[in-house]
Amino acid sequence: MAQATGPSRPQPSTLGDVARLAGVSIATASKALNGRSQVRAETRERVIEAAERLSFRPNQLARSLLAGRTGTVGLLTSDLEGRFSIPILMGAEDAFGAGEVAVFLCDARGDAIREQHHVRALLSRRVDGLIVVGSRTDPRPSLGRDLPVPVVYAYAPSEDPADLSIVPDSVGAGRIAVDHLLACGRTRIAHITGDPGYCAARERAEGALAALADAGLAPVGEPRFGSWSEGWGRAATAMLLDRHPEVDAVLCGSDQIARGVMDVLRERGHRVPEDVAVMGFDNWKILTSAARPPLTSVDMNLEQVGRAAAQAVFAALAGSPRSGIEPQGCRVVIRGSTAPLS
Amino acid sequence: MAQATGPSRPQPSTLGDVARLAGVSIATASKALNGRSQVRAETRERVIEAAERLSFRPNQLARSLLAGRTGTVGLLTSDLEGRFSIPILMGAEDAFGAGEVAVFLCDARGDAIREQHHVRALLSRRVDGLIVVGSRTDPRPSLGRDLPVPVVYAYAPSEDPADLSIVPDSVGAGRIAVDHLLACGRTRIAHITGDPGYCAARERAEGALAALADAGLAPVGEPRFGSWSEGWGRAATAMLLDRHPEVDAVLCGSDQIARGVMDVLRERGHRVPEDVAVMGFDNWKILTSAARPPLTSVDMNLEQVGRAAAQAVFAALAGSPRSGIEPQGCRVVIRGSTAPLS
DNA sequence: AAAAAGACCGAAAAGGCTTTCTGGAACGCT
DNA sequence: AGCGTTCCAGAAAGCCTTTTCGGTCTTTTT
Repeated sequence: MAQATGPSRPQPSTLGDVARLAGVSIATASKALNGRSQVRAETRERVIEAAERLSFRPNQLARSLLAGRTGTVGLLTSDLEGRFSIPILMGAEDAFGAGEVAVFLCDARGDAIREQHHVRALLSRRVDGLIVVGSRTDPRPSLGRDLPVPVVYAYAPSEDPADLSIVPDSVGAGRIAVDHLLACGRTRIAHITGDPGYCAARERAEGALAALADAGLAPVGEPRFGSWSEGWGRAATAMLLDRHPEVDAVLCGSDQIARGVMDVLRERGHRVPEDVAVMGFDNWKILTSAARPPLTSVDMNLEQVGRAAAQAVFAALAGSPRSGIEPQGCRVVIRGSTAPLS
Repeated sequence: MAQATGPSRPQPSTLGDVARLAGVSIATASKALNGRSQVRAETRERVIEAAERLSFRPNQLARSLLAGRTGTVGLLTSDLEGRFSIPILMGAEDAFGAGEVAVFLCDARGDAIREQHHVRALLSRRVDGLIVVGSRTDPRPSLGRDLPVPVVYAYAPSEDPADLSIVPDSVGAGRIAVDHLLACGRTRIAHITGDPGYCAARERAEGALAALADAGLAPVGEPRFGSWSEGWGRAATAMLLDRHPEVDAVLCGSDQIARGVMDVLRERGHRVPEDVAVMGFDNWKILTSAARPPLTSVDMNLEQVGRAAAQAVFAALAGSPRSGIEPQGCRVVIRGSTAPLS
């Protein structure tokens, strides 16, 4: 019953149709359209015109079946709504999109079973490669070593060092954040950050402390771990100001935390950035640009991560697989919340 | 040169391999694995075991080529980073994912040329259908009527009424927002909203005014159009309070605006929700849950839009195409920023 | 003028699978 | 014993394209 008589869609024409209309064989039509040389110019002309008349588009399925390569890649993400998957996805789309590669998007919803299911489905569709995007920077289980296609892990590295993982350089991010604050002349720097269960929180703190140590400084108080929320930013700032009113900069583990921090600073009469400079991480524009003043933040260059992952898939396909963890540099985006001490 | 000698990937086994191992013909193997009836139970057993030993996965390309249907759908979005595409994308992935459908994701970056390019690429991959996701609710040009597959427009409707568009009911959203404020006993309601160039702003305002009129009320001042930013929310609120200090509720055109509104209300000593109730639109959790107090907001049910779009593609595929604009209901998510007047 | 060399086109195979059709064997019946 | 059934398995066609190889036909060379 399914086959109701809809507006009978014009079904795509085949190479055979083109050949018939041009009065040549299928083989010749193929050669003409693909720029092969064994075709007379006049014949080629005729075939091309016929193809246009029929608006012929070669069936990629048939092509792929023959070639053994499909020009498709599977993108396996774990949280679409997360703000990390999306830029990576964009970067990958970007790197692929220019060429002739299409991306299959699958969301495993953080479920290993569903992930396996998707991997199988993608493999049976004969994707040429796989990119696995995590939702946090903590290591995740490998898909295994014996897959028939190259796999690249993005954002969340694989636990297996034999796999290739492209991740943001969180330690470096912490360093350059502190370096920027130091360059602004700040020396009494506190660090308020998120959930210590997150690798990102620990590594950023590690980088920040290292940069401080390199400058012969110690942080104002210990780094304060909590949660990734504005509420925590407010609470931690209240405590911080009570105990260390001399602070002249707060490095926040995320932009959300930074907004909470700035709210309390303002309420308590501290000027940003004149009295206290504030920085965040992630450079989430909806938060940074709406803050008062706009928030300086460390951008994780996630699109770059996505692009690099896509390029790594290409490289592996071309016979140069890599392995290990490849951190990508981050960058400070300077806005109004940090400025030199005057 | 590309073919460097990598770790020679195990190449997938074919039905022929399975048949040989099981000692039957390819045809029999196919029938055995697909549950066709003309196979002796014992033979089927043997084939299945062989398939498992070889971890055989049927090549979907070959299958699709034969069947004329690929079980793939193209998802054409215009702004991946926008917060509207993503939930829709999730809804669609959701509706499809359960079954045997895979989604090709393409981002046209708002460029018509690139969009055409993607459409062609998707068609040559023989997708079974297309979902076009816009980045705002304003009508967009149609892809045309003579495509070989069904097309469904999501969020942004097509300009051509012969197409099928699934959109959030913005007018209805305005109505239910005001209804909720009325239910809270508010009667002096102002509306501060975004860019009047956006359909969403105009329609939400229209719905809000209609609901007020139904209750025999008029808004406090005219709706104030501006931009979708916290800054505008702050500025508009300052003007509003100067001119109409009696206001007891502010309906904001977006959650961002609402946050700006709430900031100024608090700074001026108005309590939310006791003195003034505040509502937003979009239910963007990062903003609503971090607000003080958490912000009541109208959720556009975008995942529902995505699901409905996916189902519409199925329906069209099954021979029941629809057309016109199908608005999907929205819903109020009540949080701390609205409460009954006491 | 005959032979060699191109130039151009088409037949056919391949890629992996599904499906229809044919045919052989085993069975029950008159 | 002969006939018609039923049950299973295999051969082959088909999906659409690319590519190899062989074959015509025209042109050049000796």
